[in-house]
Amino acid sequence: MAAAENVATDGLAARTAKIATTAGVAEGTVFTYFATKETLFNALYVTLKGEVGGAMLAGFQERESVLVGWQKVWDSYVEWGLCNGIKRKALKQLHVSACITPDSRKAGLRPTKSMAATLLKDLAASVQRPQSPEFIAATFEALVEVTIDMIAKAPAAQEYYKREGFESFWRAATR
Amino acid sequence: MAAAENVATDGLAARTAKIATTAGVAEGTVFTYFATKETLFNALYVTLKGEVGGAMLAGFQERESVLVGWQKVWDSYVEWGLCNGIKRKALKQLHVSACITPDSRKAGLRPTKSMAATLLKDLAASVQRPQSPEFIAATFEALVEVTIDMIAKAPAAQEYYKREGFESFWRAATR
Amino acid sequence: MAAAENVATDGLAARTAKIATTAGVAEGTVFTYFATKETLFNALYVTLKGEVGGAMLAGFQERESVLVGWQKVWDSYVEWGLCNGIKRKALKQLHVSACITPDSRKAGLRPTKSMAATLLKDLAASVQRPQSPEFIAATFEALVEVTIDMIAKAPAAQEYYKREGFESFWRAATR
Amino acid sequence: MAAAENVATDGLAARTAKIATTAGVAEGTVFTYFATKETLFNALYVTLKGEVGGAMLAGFQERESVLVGWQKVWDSYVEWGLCNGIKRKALKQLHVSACITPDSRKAGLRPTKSMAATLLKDLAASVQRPQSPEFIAATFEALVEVTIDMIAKAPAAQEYYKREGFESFWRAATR
DNA sequence: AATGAATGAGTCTTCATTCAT
DNA sequence: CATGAATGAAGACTCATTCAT
Repeated sequence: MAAAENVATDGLAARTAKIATTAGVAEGTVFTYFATKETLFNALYVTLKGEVGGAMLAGFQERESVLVGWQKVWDSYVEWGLCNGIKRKALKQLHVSACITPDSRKAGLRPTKSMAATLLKDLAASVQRPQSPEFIAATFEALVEVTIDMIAKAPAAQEYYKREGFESFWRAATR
Repeated sequence: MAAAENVATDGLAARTAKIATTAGVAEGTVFTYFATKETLFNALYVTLKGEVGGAMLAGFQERESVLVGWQKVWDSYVEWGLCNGIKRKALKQLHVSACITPDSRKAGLRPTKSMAATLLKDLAASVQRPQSPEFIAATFEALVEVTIDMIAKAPAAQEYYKREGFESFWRAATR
Repeated sequence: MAAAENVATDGLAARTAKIATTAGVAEGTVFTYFATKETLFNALYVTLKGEVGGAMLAGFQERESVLVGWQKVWDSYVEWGLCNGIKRKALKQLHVSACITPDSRKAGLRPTKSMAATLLKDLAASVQRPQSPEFIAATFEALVEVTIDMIAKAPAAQEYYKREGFESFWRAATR
Repeated sequence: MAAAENVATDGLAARTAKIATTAGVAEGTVFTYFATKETLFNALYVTLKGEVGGAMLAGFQERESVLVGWQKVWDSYVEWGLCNGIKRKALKQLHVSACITPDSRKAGLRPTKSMAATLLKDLAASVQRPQSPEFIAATFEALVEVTIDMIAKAPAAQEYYKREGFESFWRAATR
């Protein structure tokens, strides 16, 4: 969605008129599709979550083992983030925003729900004294984001950080 | 600063009139102290960064070894975060906001600059093949935040997550 | 333009909300057409200058001789001033105001530029030791304004002052 | 009065805080002497009118004949205007302003009232078919102002315009 | 009498939203 | 359905004025 660009730059303050222009439609047309600006933002949030989720799922299909599954998903996330800087920035803004409803947050998780369950179950089965799934999931997300930020600042070190980042996560998660 | 409360709830959309009321002064009085709303937010950002920084520094004084130094700082951060939920939320909002200037961001780091340098140097000296300081610092911050979020959701598990979180970080950082 | 009424009464202090009401539109609509209040005032200035200029030009077309040319222009100015008391007052306020840009002032002179040149050239050609054109032009304007003020205070004496005023100007200008 | 400077620059929009600073006193002190901003402006108006009036009166004392009387007054006005550009500009702004009360306008004329009466009576006595005193007075004022403006733009031509201006006025007024 | 911080009414301007075309 | 001019509620900011010191 074209709105991502504006949200990335201006956050919630992105003006509907500008969003409309970016999307190549007239000012009023936005409201043919979204009742309010908040509706638009919620839809954008769910869409973007769907995009990252889709990328991760694609990587997830190719898994061969537990560790490789996590790694494929990690790599897919990192690559999506690097190729979609603007969308990622928009998503970050939306994520902290109060205007995203609980329903949208739940909807945002839906695409990856079963994948996440599988990954976490498999991980728990393969380590001793596993940590709580929520904690692992949150750790995963936090560290991928850190990794993408590092690579964004030093693109030459992409492969290094992608690997290093994942290994850090794996150590953190598996003890 | 009283504005934290409003920023925590409403982000950048916090109304100056409301901030004034919260602070117990008249609407116009806000502008006796801050030229613009953005100035106020930048000042708030630096102040809050100073608070977390101060808390961490206090812990840092008590260190005995490298590991214990990191742990004291970790614990201080977590405790500050738990005791200052509103300020922490405000800080999160400000951190992602475009209205915080590079100068303010730099000023925000100032209080902990030398502590951070010491911690990172000591860590690098005590492990083999240390990771980049930036990566370690970012990992630290990301994982404390995750930890605080976990505890906020399950206060009973405070001690568990505080320990578990730090150990995750330590494994991630030390390889 | 409807704003003239408000400017005549309140000068630069005329409130945009009131101007909008006078114009029969909503408060915000003003800013669809003029980016700022100052833009509006500048546009009003140029428009009003155009109106007086147009009136003078109409009189100028009917000239037969140098003296009659000046007289027709004088009469047109006086009549416009008498019929458009409010616009004239607004113009006076705008004229002394610091918010009218040099560009607008230049634009205000444009409509009468060539007429003024012709009148001044013809006058210079028909008298001995002519005075400087700027001085004559300024004298003209000053004395028409005095004349209009006199007539406004004593409407019965309109014809008397219109004639008397012009003759005073003519004596002043021709020596 | 120090306020003249601010009024010259900013007109009625001159801020009381700035006026206070210019006058070298504290913000609130202004209101020890003037109940309101309008009161201050009215007082300033009367004071400034008194100053020009005083200058003209000084010239008036030295008169020897009717014509010379007018000329001395003219010269005094022109010189005051040239030496007091800022005060003159302030006076112009105040003159067109709606906040100057009829009382203040009357008070402004007081110092020169009897002088004006004498000059006008003498003029009327020495010419045939004299014009109305109001018209002559207004013509005088309008043309001195034009003259001062001309000299301000071309200071080298001071003596020329002072003479030329007065002669224009004299021709205009005496027919 | 002087100060200047505090006040809050007032104003410009923005922008999500509507609706006639 | 699309358009974009018009709307008007909302909000940041200004500044004359007050008043405790």
